[in-house]
Order: sequence, then structure tokens, then C-alpha cells
Amino acid sequence: MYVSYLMDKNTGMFSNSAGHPTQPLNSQNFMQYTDFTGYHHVTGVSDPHAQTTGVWNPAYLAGPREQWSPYGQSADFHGLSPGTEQINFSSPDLTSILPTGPGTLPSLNSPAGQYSPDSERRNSYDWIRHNVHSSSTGGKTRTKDKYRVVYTDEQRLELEKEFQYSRYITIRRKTELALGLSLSERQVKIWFQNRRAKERKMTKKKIQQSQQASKTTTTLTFTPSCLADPSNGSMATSSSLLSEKISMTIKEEY
DNA sequence: TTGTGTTTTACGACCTCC
DNA sequence: GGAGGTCGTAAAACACAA
Repeated sequence: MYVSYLMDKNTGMFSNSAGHPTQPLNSQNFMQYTDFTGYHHVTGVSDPHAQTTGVWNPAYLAGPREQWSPYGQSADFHGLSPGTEQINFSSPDLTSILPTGPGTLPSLNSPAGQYSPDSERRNSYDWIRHNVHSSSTGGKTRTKDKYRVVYTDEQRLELEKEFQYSRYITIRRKTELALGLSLSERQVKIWFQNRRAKERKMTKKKIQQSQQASKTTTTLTFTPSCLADPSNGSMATSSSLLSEKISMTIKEEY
């Protein structure tokens, strides 16, 4: 709230909405995806006109997205226009799911799943499922008929893009996003909360891994001196000691 | 097919700020 | 007091190995 509040106050940031990913941006100043792990559903993401768009609010399907966009100029949330906008994806995770070209999103006419390595795991069955789950307009809670809904690729992508732009969404953007994605503002808010939690979790994991790696390296560089010690006995003994040291290091880590 | 582990929505508890 | 933050967790959805 506080950050959003401040960001909302800081109108200079979004003055004329310039610089905001919502608006068509140059590829140069467009946000870079630094982390997109876990979002495998990219099939048909950028194809608002494909058959898979059953996930969209019928109101949006009535015409081009330009007409239903709450953002004025373009409904292509962050430059999803085919062939006109380019987005830099710096994340290995993202580049793995996106075309290998210079940061271009998949062509609108591309077959769903073509660009997704996960298409092997989440194939056509997957986007069919998404159509089935087109009731992602949400509002369903534990107390209602369904525990949770699965967001569509489009919803996830746009939320993710917004997240890459800013970890904390402004009140205004939350409203716009909720409108554009047929989600409730509460859902958008919670999505951001969960996304931040996910990022923290991954950051923590990475830190732990790097610490563990450095510890292991330290142990390994220290060991040869032990091996050089004539009193150390046979090599077999030394190597067994080494493996013991490593396992102990790992144990310490946990 | 089934068991298991991971990820994704959604919520409640508690905290801070206005 | 209300809104939104983190943290922890439940449960659905999903992937994958056996």
C-alpha cells in the first residue's frame, strides 16, 4: 500500500503514462524480464484473435483489443503488437520460452506452444484446459463452489509484465489491469503478493545455493594441502576424507 | 494408473502506515 | 479503522517417475 501509495503520488513516474509498460514502448526502454520462472503457460499468449481467446471477456472479443483496452492507445498491454513492438527478455528463463530472436514475442499467427519448451509437457491439451477454465474472472473462494481458478496465459503474462515493470502495483494500475484482464482488483493484488513471495523464495534459494557452492569450493581448495601431507596416509583415505568433508559441509548448510 | 513433489491461487493472522 | 504489506498454509492443478 505504502509503496503503491507513493508511486501513485509520484505522478511523474507515469506522467502521461509515458514509460509505463502499458503504453507502447520502445524496445530500448522496455522493461527487461529478469525473472520469469515458473510461468510456463505461454501458449497462445500473444494471440488475442486466436481461437484460444475464449478466455477473454466476451466484451473484448467483440472487437479488436484496441477498442477494449483501458489504456487508451493500445490494448497490446506492453507492446504485444505483432511485428511492431519488441521486448527485451534478458532472463534465461524467458529466453527459453520465447523466440530466440532479438526479444520478440511470438508472432500472433504462430501455432500455440511453438515457442514454449514446455509445450512438450504442456501441449495442446493444456490450452484446451485453459479454455475450460475460462471462468477465471474469479471471485470464487474456498467458501464458494470452486477453491481456485487457473489464470490464463494472457492473464499471467500481463501480470508478469506488470510485475517486471514494478514489484508493487499502483492503485490505478491495479484497477486498469483488473479491468483489462477480467480479474478482480483483489485477485490482482493477491497475485502480486504471491509473486513477490515467489521471488523472495527464489532469491533465498539462490543465495543458499551460492553460499553452499562457495563453501564447497573452499573445502576443495583447502583439501589438497591435506593430501600433500605425507602423514595423511593413502590417497584412498584422503579422498574418503574429502567426501566426508563435503558431505559435512552440506549438512552444515541445512 | 498412481504416488509424489512442485507450482499456483486464495485465504487468515498479524503488522504498519495514513 | 481501512488498506495493503509479509508470512504461513490449504488445496487445486500440474508434471513426472515408477
